[in-house]
Amino acid sequence: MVERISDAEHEIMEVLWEKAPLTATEVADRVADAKGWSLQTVKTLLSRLATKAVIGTQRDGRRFQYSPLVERDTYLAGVSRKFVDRLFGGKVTPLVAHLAEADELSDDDIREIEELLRELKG
Amino acid sequence: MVERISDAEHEIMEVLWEKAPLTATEVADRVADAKGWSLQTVKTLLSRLATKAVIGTQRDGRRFQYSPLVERDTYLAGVSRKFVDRLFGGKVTPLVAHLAEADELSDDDIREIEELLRELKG
DNA sequence: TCGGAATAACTACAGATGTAGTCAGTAGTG
DNA sequence: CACTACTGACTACATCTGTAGTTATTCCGA
Repeated sequence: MVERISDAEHEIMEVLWEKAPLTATEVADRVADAKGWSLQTVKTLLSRLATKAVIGTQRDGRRFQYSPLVERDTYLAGVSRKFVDRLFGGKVTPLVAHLAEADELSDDDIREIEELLRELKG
Repeated sequence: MVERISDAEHEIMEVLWEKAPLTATEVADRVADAKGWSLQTVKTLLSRLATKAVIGTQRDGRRFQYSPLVERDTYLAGVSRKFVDRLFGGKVTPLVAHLAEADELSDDDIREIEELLRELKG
């Protein structure tokens, strides 16, 4: 079971999933544009993630290198499951139905998904 | 924009979406099995939801009747959007792809979704 | 070698959340 | 009419979250 990751923490994880290991400063640089957090904030988030054992640290002289200990797919699987369980009774079909009805699905999306399903069966 | 609804609050909303209006005691009875919350807890959650204007109250003698002010579909739409945006870059196809790869989709699910998509195009 | 810059560790603090307890008023019952 | 039980209103409190500030140490450059 992967510990709960908050929104802000998730932002940090995305950075580390894209490239790792990184130092705190490097992570801060990479989220700076999007979120405008201070270096201190990023460090707090990193240390919270480390406490949760979602990322690992490796000493590199006076600083740390941070790397994910949980794969993005594993995390996504957990979160998606919770989401579908909570809101759609655990069934994916109602989710797709909902997205479709809410006009979240373009014609292109529909075609893409059909293609995907075809491959799944093949 | 619908105010953020917490997990516990959402549980209450599901009850009210299923049947409304209900008094606090009635809501408490209906969540009792699932969650085992005290009546006080349910009342707190109801009042927080009322403050957020997600549910409305109607006096009925010395007590209140509570009803949703936000439709389930509206709420689902908002939450689904946030979810897909945050985790799948706003694209539904990767979500479906992920669910499929993570074996969250049974053959029956796939057939159901294909059927659904056929209807959408029709 | 000395001082400034970088870095981790610790501390801070307000708002949200989960989970109630207490108080005061009111309505129905004997 | 007096009491008790139900009900809303207010209060409580630990934990999580977002967003830093402060401190102590250490390394590098002048």
